[in-house]
Amino acid sequence: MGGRKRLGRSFFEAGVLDCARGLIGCELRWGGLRGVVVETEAYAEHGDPACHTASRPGTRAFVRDFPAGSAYVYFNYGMHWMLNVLTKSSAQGNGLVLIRALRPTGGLDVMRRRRAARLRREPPGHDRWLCSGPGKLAAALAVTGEDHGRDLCHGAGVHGFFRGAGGVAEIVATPRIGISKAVDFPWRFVAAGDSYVSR
DNA sequence: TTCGTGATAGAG
DNA sequence: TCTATCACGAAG
Repeated sequence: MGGRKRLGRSFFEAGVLDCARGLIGCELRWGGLRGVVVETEAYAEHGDPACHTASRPGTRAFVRDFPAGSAYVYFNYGMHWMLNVLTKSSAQGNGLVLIRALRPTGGLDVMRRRRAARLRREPPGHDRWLCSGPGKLAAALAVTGEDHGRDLCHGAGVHGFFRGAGGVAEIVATPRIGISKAVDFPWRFVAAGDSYVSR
């Protein structure tokens, strides 16, 4: 049960695939809320047509100007915020890791309130519905454009940061969800058999 | 399966 | 100015 240490800048100065895989099982802390990362996707700055850097100059500028471990947050489909983390490796290139799902472990009441506010009827029973998708997760944590560029590494009082994995069972790689380009890249990582993943 | 909803970027 | 596209999710 080691690895409860907070992830520092150097963790995000690795290849984006290593980072995306390595974040599975880590704890995300966001304000007073907590959850274990159970699903991520990797997007590479170069050679990946599905990455925003392939089509968006603004994203290319962000990758150039911000340090590894910065939050890259954007608004999609007119209603969902997406939380990503910037990775930068001089050897392996830069990239973005989309945080797709959490198993919530702290602040469940707050998450329930925020998520239920968007629903007509709150789903009964299990709390799987809270953070089992990138848009849901952002709503539960109240991630917005205000968080874009936030440093998830530096300082003692940072709002959001990760803590090391505490014993991950098995990680499976699959194709990424919801994209139309490079659909065959197996760059989605999930905690095997976990019931808190999306879809 | 349908559709809501808005930012971004490139074309015209 | 116009339009295509988009890393989604709820309701039907």
